[in-house]
Amino acid sequence: MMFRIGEFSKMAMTTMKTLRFYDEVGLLKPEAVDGFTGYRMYASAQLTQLHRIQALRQAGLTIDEIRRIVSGDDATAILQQRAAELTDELAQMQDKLSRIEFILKGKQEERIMSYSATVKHIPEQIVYSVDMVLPNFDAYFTEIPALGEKLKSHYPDLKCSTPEYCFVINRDREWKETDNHIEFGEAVTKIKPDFDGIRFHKMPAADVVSVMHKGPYEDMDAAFAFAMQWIEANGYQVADDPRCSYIDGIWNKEDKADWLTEVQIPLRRA
Amino acid sequence: MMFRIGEFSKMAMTTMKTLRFYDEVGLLKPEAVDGFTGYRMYASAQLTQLHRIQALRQAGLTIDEIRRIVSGDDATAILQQRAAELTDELAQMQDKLSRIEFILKGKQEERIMSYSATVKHIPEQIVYSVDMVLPNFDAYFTEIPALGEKLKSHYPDLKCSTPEYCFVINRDREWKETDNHIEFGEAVTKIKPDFDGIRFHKMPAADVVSVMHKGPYEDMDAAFAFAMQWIEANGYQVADDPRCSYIDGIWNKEDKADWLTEVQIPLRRA
DNA sequence: CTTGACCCTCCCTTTGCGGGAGGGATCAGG
DNA sequence: CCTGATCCCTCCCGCAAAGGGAGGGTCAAG
Repeated sequence: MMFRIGEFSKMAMTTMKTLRFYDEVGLLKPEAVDGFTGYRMYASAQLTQLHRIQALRQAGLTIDEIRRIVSGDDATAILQQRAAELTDELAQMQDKLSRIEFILKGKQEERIMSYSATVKHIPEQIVYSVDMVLPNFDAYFTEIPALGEKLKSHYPDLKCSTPEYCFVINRDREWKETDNHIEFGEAVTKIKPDFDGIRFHKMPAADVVSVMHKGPYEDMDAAFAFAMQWIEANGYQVADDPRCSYIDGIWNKEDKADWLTEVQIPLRRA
Repeated sequence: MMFRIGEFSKMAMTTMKTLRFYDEVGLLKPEAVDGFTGYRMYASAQLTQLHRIQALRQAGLTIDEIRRIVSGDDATAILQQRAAELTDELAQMQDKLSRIEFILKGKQEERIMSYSATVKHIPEQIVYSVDMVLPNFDAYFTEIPALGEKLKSHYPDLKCSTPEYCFVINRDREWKETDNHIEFGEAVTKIKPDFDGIRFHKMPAADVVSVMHKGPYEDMDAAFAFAMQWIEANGYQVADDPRCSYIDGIWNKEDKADWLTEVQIPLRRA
């Protein structure tokens, strides 16, 4: 008793397209193929095979995994691996859902929440950095250029990485208006000997949440606040002191409203 | 201040491929393109746009959804719809995981559990059916052919559907060895008037779990047991009396070991 | 003989890029 | 001025698992 593809497809509740595809990829070959017409003929025993394939497909296995199982590979190992991958994907979906819900909540509560947050991995980098205590925001504009001069005269061949990565890490335990203890740093191409408080070292890789802040530095606490809320709402924890990376500022944009800064907070899974 | 694609890609931690792709699909066009060389030039302000795109991508939105959002469509509606779809996918993944775990558990406990289960949707069908009480299995082989004869003489033009769907629904509350109360039925192409206990009606569509049983009918309780365990382990509930659909049997296979029967149990989500 | 149902192969489409070929542009060093 | 070494460009193919359709051959009934 043999069936043509149409009838077999109805018996198995599968499309003909799928059956032809399984034939093509060698997952389920028809029992016989008419040499003249090319018609595929299926035997009822193949219903059992197809049923097994469908069971594994419904369990989320790929065609290739199923092929390996039906040809005798260790099914347990394959299933366990797939289960692990599914668990992983599950976690990712929950992460995505949590992010969407955070955005929706933000839209609902406030109109002008134009920040958005991404997670990124920052690789290890060679940097120099200096600890300093700054009395106010304006001190940035005097201290940092001065530091640049000092470096250039001491190491004339020192080169910054491209793209530039110029950052300030806030080393205060809590928010302060004045006398901020910060660490200023910049990514460079080579390690040099330390001198005069300037330390050359490798900054370890980190996963951070990144929030773009457009506008003057005085408003940046809103970006920090947003990032902190995001971290909490999406099941992360702060893993280290927050940092700012400067992209546009006084050095290339006149208008404070055009300044662009990236707030980065290292994080880990809660 | 403009950047070429390589530097911009490093700043944003995105690949050049992705940037070109976003250009192509109109999601993020470079600020300028050199008319002669074709080089894409990005402005730092585009970092903000890209960052927003990345935030939405990490939240699981498709390119098209993001394009609609950045071009001013109602973000809330799009986000809610995506959240709904993600929730749905989440449920599917959990379903798959549960199925894999069931298979693994089966492999661990017993070696010879060669059954597999699929869920399928059986559409509405026109059938005739008869209630009967059978003293034992062998009665099938006398009662059912007799019924076929009776039908053929009463309605000579009656045709069975292709593919055939010939089933027995177990109407007993519990498992019985003898005197089974069953409903025998077969799918046909047209509704006819009832006669002599034979009722023509539409059998409603149903979602069932399907298990293939190969071998004699006496062993079929193992297939039922497997299906019931599967239903419980995967978070479903039995929604109606179980049925068997006969595929291969005495009428086309001599050896009982070649008989093929499909056990179907209607189910619903627990 | 024709009609409709059935089946075949071949090719294109989907998502979000990644890989690589083949070729031009730019820049530093010799 | 020549030569690499990067950088960048535009095609084109590949992925997973089919779905859709074109163009054409086969089969059974009226």
